[in-house]
Amino acid sequence: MARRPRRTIGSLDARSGAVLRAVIDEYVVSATPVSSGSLVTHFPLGVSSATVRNILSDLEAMGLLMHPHTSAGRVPTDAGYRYYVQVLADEWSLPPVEQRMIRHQFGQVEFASEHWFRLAASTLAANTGTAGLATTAKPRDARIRRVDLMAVQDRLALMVAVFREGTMKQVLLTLPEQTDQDQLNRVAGLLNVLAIDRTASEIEAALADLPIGHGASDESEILQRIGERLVRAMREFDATAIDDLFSDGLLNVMAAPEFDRSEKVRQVFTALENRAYLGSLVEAVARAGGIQIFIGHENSPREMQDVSLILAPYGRIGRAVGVVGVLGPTRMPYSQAIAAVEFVSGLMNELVEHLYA
Amino acid sequence: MARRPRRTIGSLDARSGAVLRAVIDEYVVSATPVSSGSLVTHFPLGVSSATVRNILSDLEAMGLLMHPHTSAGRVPTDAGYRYYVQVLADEWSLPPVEQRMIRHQFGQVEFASEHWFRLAASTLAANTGTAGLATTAKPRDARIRRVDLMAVQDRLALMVAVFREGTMKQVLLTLPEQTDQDQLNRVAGLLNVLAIDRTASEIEAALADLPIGHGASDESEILQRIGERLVRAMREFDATAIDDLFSDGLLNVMAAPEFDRSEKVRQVFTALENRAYLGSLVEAVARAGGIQIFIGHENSPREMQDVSLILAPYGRIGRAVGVVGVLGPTRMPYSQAIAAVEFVSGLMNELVEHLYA
DNA sequence: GTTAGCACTCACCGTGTGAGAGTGCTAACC
DNA sequence: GGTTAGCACTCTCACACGGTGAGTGCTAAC
Repeated sequence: MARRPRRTIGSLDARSGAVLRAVIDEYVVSATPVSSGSLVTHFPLGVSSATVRNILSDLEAMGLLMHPHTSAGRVPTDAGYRYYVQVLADEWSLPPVEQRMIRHQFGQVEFASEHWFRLAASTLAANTGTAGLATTAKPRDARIRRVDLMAVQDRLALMVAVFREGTMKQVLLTLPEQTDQDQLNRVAGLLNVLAIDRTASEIEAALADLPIGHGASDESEILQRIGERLVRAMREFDATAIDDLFSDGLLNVMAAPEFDRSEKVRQVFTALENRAYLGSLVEAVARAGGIQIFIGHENSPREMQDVSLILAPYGRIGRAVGVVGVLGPTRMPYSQAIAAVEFVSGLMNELVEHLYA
Repeated sequence: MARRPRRTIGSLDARSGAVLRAVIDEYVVSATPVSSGSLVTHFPLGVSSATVRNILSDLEAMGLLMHPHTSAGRVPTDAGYRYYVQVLADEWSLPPVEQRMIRHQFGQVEFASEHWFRLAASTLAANTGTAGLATTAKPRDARIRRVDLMAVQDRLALMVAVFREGTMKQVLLTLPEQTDQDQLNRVAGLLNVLAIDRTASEIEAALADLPIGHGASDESEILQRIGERLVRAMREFDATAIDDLFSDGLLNVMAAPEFDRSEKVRQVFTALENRAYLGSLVEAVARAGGIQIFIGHENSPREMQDVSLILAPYGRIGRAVGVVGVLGPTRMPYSQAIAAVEFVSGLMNELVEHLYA
């Protein structure tokens, strides 16, 4: 079919590359199939539309473009986008004005609070026209820095566990009998001795070593009980890849013409609500330690094969790590989005380092 | 136009009422205009379609029904729904099997935790086919039960404020200089003396009365600073009607045929993200102390005039109050939804009372 | 007051047609 | 050999058209 010799994707000549880039750049804004004619008028390719047609035909044969129907223009395939982000994408960066504004906004907001993550998500959403995502930073195996117990009501107490990495978790406890704050303070003292600097498994072992019942104080049973609850909470915390996920601009994605029919967007929403896949991506990104891009069919779940994700980790490698990124249709302004994600994750790194320095 | 004397809406005769109810009951499931013919075949009205047409015409003249176009059936207006919920709605209640299942589920989940509210929202969503909503319980003017300070990093501390009503709030503090846990404990002790059982304003006054600087310990400055931060956090907390909002089943609403075109559903989403209106409703419901229904145009924001809300308070009146409810298209199964909302709010009341008894 | 009958209205659907966009191919050109 | 103009061909899209059917409103009889 192809009139020219097939080329491997790795070695696209300069002109073909320019055409592919032009197709993607135009398609990203127009959302309609791109014709040879509009390419020669909108881009300085230096050749006629007939030549462009030949090139387009080659790119299609390579699987980088596709054809909705005979008399329509070309649309990039996932492979086309992949080539684009790896080889063709312009180096882009946020305008300095934007950068200053974002820095300022982050400075205004309480460090590492909920607002911080909301701000990260909304910044990304606003700067890319897609949905912004941000997860809280989470350690791999949490270690206790301090545990505190507070009486809330007669038989109700609040346990606050602060982890060494700066995150925290709270658990509401129902106690077998009325327990006052003094008792709780004593229990908390014992619990801290057991738990500080330890992981869930280590605390569990320490609890098992305690003398049970005989001779021990009245508090040892409560300690045992609360200790187990702490271990359970830590286990749950360790097991989830995503502690908390903030998102903004899902409406941007809904508004995209490819999601006009609500079916597809519903799929994406349900996929986001089910954290399993997203959690696996977050783990992969945290492990890789750098920005990662997942385009269309590169996402294994069916319902996410019409979207792309750009994710970058932030935090202290080996300690608590979180992820920020964007989610949008595969037809996404990749250059800008990559720049925005890199900037925000870099900024968050900076702030974290600065604070913990 | 109307051939019969106009009746005031308050005094609909039995037969007209039955027809209106039939129209609504059918429209709620079919989502298409209801014709006189289908009414007489689906409902035992005991009259012919011609008579039904006369009645429909009257109901339309009263503003309870409307006509998309000449040769289409009738569709209820907001006023029609309003009449329905106030006069015509069947007494409905959740089937006992459902009730037991829901009770069981609530028993499984940690009391008043995030999961609890998620469960409330998802239960309502599942039982009504609309979106379920649940806010956490929030006091009007929070009073401190206990404040605790925990060192997180060198100059970073976590303040946990537990309010008398059982809710809590956490604040991350950046301190002017390195402060160890012992110091923090002393400050927390002083702070508790100042703050316990007090509102934001009372704490502020108590702080003002403190001797500043001269002769006071090293901690008095930190105390002052942290105290101010506490007051600020309490003020913020008091000022927001909705502390935390959980929702589930927004996809149900999106899937409704009236929201096929994404525009309307977008409006609703943006309205939900902007908490201002929702907050005002929550306050109104908490004040009224009972279930409240807001139908279509009864909602003042333009973008929410295509949806209805059914909200009920739960909690301890005069103490912490939260709201549960549903949000759906005006074409909503009101009887079921009202029953579900009443059941869930009742259940939550029960559990709260039982626990605090 | 109720009902059968009927004319009338109007959305909906399938069809057909014309216009326009864009391709692929061929043949000429450099 | 690569490039380009020209042209036939294909296919979507928009619009108009007419038939169909659902459903009403009215009238006259019961």
